[in-house]
This record gives sequence, structure tokens and C-alpha cells, in this order.
Amino acid sequence: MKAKASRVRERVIDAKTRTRFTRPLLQWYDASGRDLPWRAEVTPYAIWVSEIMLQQTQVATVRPYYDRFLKVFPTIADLAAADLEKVLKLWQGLGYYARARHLHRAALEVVARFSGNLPDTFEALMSLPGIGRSTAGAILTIAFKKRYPILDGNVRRVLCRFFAVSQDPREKSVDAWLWLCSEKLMPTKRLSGIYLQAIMDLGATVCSPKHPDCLSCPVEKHCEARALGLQGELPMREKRKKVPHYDYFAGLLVCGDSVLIHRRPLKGLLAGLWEFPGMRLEDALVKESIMPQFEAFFKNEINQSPKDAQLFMTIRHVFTHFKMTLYVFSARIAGDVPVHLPLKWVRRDRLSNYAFSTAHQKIVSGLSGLDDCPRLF
DNA sequence: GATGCGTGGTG
DNA sequence: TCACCAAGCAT
Repeated sequence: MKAKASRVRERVIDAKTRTRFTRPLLQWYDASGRDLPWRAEVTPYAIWVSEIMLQQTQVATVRPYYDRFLKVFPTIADLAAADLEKVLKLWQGLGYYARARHLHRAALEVVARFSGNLPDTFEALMSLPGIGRSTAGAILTIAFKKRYPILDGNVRRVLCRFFAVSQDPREKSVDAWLWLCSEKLMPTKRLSGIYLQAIMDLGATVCSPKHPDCLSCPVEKHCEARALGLQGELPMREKRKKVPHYDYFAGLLVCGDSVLIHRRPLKGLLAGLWEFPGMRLEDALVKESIMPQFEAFFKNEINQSPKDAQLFMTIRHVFTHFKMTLYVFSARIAGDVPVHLPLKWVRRDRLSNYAFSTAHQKIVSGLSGLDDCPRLF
């Protein structure tokens, strides 16, 4: 293991290697690169937004969110002036909501510290929440025409294959070498922005994780993984741990034409999003045990017993680190029950103004599909 | 340095 | 149904 590690560290990227890799890549991009909205002549702010949205998220998913976001917040000042709630609403369904929170906070900082202009130095960008080394590199290179490397999933995969790196790319020394490599392969400053887009496109469309399309690859001739037949195996990845499964319940509490919702705390999972109040079931082995917990929960929350509780829908949902089965019970509350934040009564036709997680959005959708349900309304 | 953080697509 | 994967960053 040590021998391999030192071999990678010693490996030097010279001008010849760069030519063999970079030139055909740029030619390929010229002919086969994707036409994406953030590749038109757009502002550094737009590049920034796209880079944040694209973190761990595929292009097809991002596109509609990107378009909407820039339409509503065309400038950093617009974003900074908005409520976090409105930003989260636009982010609803995209996932990793800390990105939205950080982006919003960063916009406020840019207004306060940089007169509303996105800074163009590595240190200043890195000091903003949500911007790490790769995102800073992408912004500096693509938006500000500088020459900073990135090392995202695409670049990592392409490099591990081209140089047949069999070690774990997350290992510190290997990671450091890959960063160096990423920088050395970059062309002149003038072409660097194009180059970054090219290598990311290659990773996304040709040098894909599972079944790379080597016959379409511009650098196949010199790809070491290809020569060894290892293109499908590299980069090395460790098996994902099996995630646990938990049961939850939520209450769809109805009073007149209003329903009760709850805002999640600003830290942790789905931070700041709205949901139908509920909790994890300690013991869901027996479905019959839900009702007592349901009653006790609302007795505690609003000091009131819901009436006519019955199963409204069952939702299965997968998060990064656990699976959830959510039992949603509808029930009626008689008379006015005052609540205070994070609980809130909201008219049914106003629910669309609130940002819900995807699981709970299914409840909202199920509700509007009902139209008039005499049992509930 | 390991872990937490969403969702949708795919085989 | 399930395992795996996708333009990382914060803590």
C-alpha cells in the first residue's frame, strides 16, 4: 500500500501529458459539449448560483430550479433582500437545504462586505458560507477568467481513470495528488474556463460512473484504465452502509378550512422547512400502538385531543442516511385552538406558500387532490 | 477526519 | 424492492 501511494505522489504531470489530455478534450468539447443555461454570457452571480445548485445534484434536476431562481432573484441584492422562507420555497424539492440557507446568508455578506459584488479572490470566496475549494475554483475560473483547479466527482473520476489510480481517492495523499494533477492539466488562463466545463461534461456524459462510453472518449488512446480494462472499476469506492429504517407519524389536523403545520428548527435535517406536526415512533412494531402516541403527542403540543383520527396516507421516503415510513393521520380539532410558532394554523388554500420537504409535500398534494372532502372540511 | 445532509434516476 | 449514484461543504 505504501509503495503505491508513493508512486502516485512521485508521478509528475509534464507538458507532454497535458497536451495529450487537454488538447483533445477541448476539441471534443467544441463539438460535443452541452448547451447549458449557465454557459451563456451570464453574471458571476449566476455562475455562483449554478455551482451551488449543482453540488451533488445532476444537471437535469437543477435546470428548472436555476431558471426559476434567477427569474425571482436576478441579482445578489434581490437575493439578500428576500426572506429565507422565500428562498427555501424556491429550493423546495432540490434537497440539501443548507445550500439555500448558506447562499442566502452569503448574499447578505456580499452586500455588507463587498458592496454587492461577488469577490474575485480565492480567500474572499472561501470565506463565504457554502463555498468550498471546488466551488471557489469554478467561480474564479469560469466567471472571472482566472486559473484555479477544481476536484469534484467528475474530475476525480476522469483523472483516476486516465492515470489508473487504484488507491482510494479520499486518502489524503491521493487527494492531494489529484488536486495537483487537476491544476497541472489546465491550459492557459484564456482556455481554463472552457476546460473546466469540458472535463465536467466528459465526466457526466462519457466517462460516467457505471458504463463509460470509451468509444466516444477523446482521450481514450492514452487512458490507462482503458488500457488495463479497469475503466468500470475505477475510481475505487467503498461500499455504502445499509441505512436504518424508522417509522414516523404526522397529524393532518383540520379546523374549519385551516390545517396545523410546524416549522422545523434552523439546524439539522430539512432545516427551516414546514411539515405536518408529528414525531418518530418509538415502537412501531404494532401499528395499533400509533394511536396512543398520536393522542399523547397532540395533548402535549396543543393541549387538545384530535377527533375522528384515521389513516390518511402512508408515505415511504428515503433520505441519505435513513429510510422513513410516515403514517399520516387526519383528524379534526373542534373550536379555536391558539398556537404559537413553530406551530401555525394555515388556510388550506395558502399551503402552497410554504416550503415543505418532499415527503410532506406529498401530503399537501394529497390534500388538494381531495378538493372537497366532507369528512375533513 | 468522519459524519450529516435530499432527492430522483437507473439497472 | 433495493443498491448505487450525482458539479461538496460544514461541523
